[in-house]
Amino acid sequence: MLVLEAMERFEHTFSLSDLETEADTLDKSSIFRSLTLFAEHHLLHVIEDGSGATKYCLCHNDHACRIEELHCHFHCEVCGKTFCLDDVHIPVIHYPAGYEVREINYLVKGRCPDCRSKR
Amino acid sequence: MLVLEAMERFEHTFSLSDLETEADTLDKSSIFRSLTLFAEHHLLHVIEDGSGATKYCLCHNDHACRIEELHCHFHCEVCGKTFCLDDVHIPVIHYPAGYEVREINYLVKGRCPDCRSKR
DNA sequence: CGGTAATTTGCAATCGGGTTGCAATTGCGG
DNA sequence: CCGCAATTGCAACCCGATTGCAAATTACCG
Repeated sequence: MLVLEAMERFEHTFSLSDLETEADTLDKSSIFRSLTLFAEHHLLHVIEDGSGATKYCLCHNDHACRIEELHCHFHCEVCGKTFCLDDVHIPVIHYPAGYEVREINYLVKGRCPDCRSKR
Repeated sequence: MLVLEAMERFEHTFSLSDLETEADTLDKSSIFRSLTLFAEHHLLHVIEDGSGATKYCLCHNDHACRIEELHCHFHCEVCGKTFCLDDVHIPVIHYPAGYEVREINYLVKGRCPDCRSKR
C-alpha cells in the first residue's frame, strides 16, 4: 500500500531508486518485491529505457497491456526522464512468419520539450 | 581489428561476453572500449533487449543508422537470442510536438521460429 | 635504428541496479 | 493469547558495465 501511494506521487515514470527516496521508510527489497508483484498483475508498465535503471509507470487504462493498444515511451537523453506518450499508438506491422509476438517495446530517445527550451 | 574479426564471426547479435569468449586473447575492457568506439562511429547497432546484457550487431547497410530506415529487433524469451528483422522497417509516426527524436528502438519479444518448433 | 611520446592493453577494483537468503516482525484466525 | 502464514529489513551477492593505473606496445621523428 505504501509503495502504491508513493508511486501515485510520480507524474511520469519512476525507477526503483526513485521509489526508495520517495518511500524512505521502506527497504529497497520490499519495494522491489512489490513492484514485481504489481508488474505480474499488469498494474504497472515496465519500461527499459537503456538508462541502466528499469523504469515503471502505473497503467492508467485497463487495456494498456494488450498488444494492439501499446503506446510508446520517450526517453530524454538530457534529463534522463522517461515519458509515456499515451497518444502515440504503435502501428501494427507485418512480421516475418514464424515469430510469436508477445510484447512490443517502442522506445524513442531524444530531447524532451523541457530540455529543448532550456538553452 | 581483432574485435572486428570476432564480431564478423557472429551470425546474429552478440553481447560483450559473447565477444569475450570468441576473442579470448583480449581482455573484457579492451573489447568494451572497442565496442564503445565502434558504436560512436555508427558501425554497430546497440540493442537493449532487456536481457540484462547489451547486445550489438554490425551495421550491414550504410544508411541503417538514419532514423527513417531503422529496423526492429526481436528478442526470444526462450533462448535469449536477439535477431535483426532487417525487413521490418519502423513506420513513421506522428509524435507530439516538442519532442526531438534522435533514435528509435523497436523491440519485439516473444518466441523465435526455432524455439517454437521445438516442443 | 634509437628514443621519446602517444596509444593501447590487461588487470584489478569499483559501481550500480537487481535479486535473494534468512532471521525478525507483523498480521490474523481461532 | 497462541501459532502459523505472510511481509519486511538487512546484508550479502550477482552480474554486467565501467574506470584508474601501470605496463606494454606502437607510432613517429630525427
